[in-house]
Amino acid sequence: MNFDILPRAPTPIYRQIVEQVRRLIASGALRPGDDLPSVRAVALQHAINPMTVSKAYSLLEAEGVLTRRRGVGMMVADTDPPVQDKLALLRPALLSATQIVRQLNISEADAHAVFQTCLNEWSKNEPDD
Amino acid sequence: MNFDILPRAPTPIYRQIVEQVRRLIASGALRPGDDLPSVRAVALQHAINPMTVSKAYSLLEAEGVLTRRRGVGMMVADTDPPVQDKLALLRPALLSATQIVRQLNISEADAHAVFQTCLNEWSKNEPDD
Amino acid sequence: MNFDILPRAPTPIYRQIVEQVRRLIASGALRPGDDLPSVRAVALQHAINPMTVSKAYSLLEAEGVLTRRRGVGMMVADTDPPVQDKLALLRPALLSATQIVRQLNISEADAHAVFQTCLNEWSKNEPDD
Amino acid sequence: MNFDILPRAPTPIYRQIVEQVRRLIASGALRPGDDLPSVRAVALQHAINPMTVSKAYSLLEAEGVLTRRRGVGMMVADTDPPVQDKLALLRPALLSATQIVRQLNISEADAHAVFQTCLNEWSKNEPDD
DNA sequence: GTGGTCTAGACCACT
DNA sequence: GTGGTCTAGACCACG
Repeated sequence: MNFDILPRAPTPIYRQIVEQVRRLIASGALRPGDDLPSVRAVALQHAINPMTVSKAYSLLEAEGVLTRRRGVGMMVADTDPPVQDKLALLRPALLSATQIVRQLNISEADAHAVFQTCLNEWSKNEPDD
Repeated sequence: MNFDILPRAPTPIYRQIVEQVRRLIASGALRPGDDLPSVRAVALQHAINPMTVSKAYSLLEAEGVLTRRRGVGMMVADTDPPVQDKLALLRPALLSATQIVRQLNISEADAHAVFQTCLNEWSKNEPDD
Repeated sequence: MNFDILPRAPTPIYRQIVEQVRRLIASGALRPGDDLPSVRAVALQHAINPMTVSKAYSLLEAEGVLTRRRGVGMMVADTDPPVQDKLALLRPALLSATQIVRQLNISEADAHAVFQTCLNEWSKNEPDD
Repeated sequence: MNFDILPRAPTPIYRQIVEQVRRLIASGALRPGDDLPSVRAVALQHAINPMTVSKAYSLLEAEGVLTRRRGVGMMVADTDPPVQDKLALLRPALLSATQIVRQLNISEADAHAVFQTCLNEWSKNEPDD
């Protein structure tokens, strides 16, 4: 279980973790009851501060996504969360892209073409991460 | 000339302005020599701090995109613009969407479908704003 | 606007702040749109770390109780939160007291008597804080 | 002899056990010489770590409340118990409830009414557990 | 001025 | 071993 952490990205580290955990759960890679890597482990692996990881986990716990088991660690909550739709998690990003398409007056065909280019590039760069 | 300002969005207000001006120029909606709305007008209309608008304009001026005419206001610089490729301005947004597609393990077909949904919605909501 | 902070209490400082803000809102002492004291002000006044206050405010923001206005400060959200019932906020504390009453096999009359004693003492100690 | 263990409650498990033993003795449900359930039995029944139960028993032994009989188990100490006043054990819970009453500006009548509601509910839910 | 983020390190509590 | 809390201090971003 690896997180993709980009320390220099504009979005804060703790938020990168929060979002990735949400996606890992939505994609089925993490299932209710699964353990999460320990705060210290994640911190060591990515050379970041444990508090940063802890902050991410705490937020997810407050959200009901994770459950804290004292002295043991964090696990994916096995409760009744709305089983986030994968596609719903994708929409916000594409909506903001849509705003740009409209403001630039780009044709829908061109927009889809650029999107496909991005999709192709990604599979090149990260064949099986 | 209206800006779309969402004060509660994650991207800061001044940056929303900067990016929209760039897009308006790239799309041809703003052409060299055109006037921009005054700092005061924008600030009033969107109930934001004039300094925020001013900061955005100053950044664009430093970039050479806008020209300040003392006592008159800002206008689009008439140096031939960097000929920003419209599609290039769209790529970053679609790249970040691509990351999400990959992490959620969504098929490319589904991704394009969601994108199309967003494009359709936008034209419904904002036919001519 | 003063918080009652007891740094040596078993409940963490940030949580004391969270709960007091909730109660101040429920009691009507804080109303939608009201400003909260700045992180730095609270930190200075009680000689605690700004991050501790910030953590409390952030949690309340995530909960939708507070709204962050960038560069300005925090205010009480003016949204539609369920307008927490004052009595509902009191119940958990009295429920845990009830557990003790039952386990000690104390009569209801005695329980109410002890409760009244506590209520009387409090008004002595803090006549008008 | 059952303990009420709520692993997800804010008060740690070992402390829940310590306090319940104290109350059972104060209420007369446990009398000097009585056996306590074995560490293993409690741990199994509530699916908690045996070390947690052991820690609770050890604390009570150090306090002189329990006596360890090697190879047999723990029993209630027969030194005359500190004659803990039952009502004194109840006060802390009601004092913290009082703080909330005052901060929410709830009338004493309402406070007693809510308390009575809790007392009624408890007798409904757990008539003889 | 406002809050946000991160670090380094200490100490505590729980299992 | 686990996570939680707090501190002190630095730096950033926003208005």
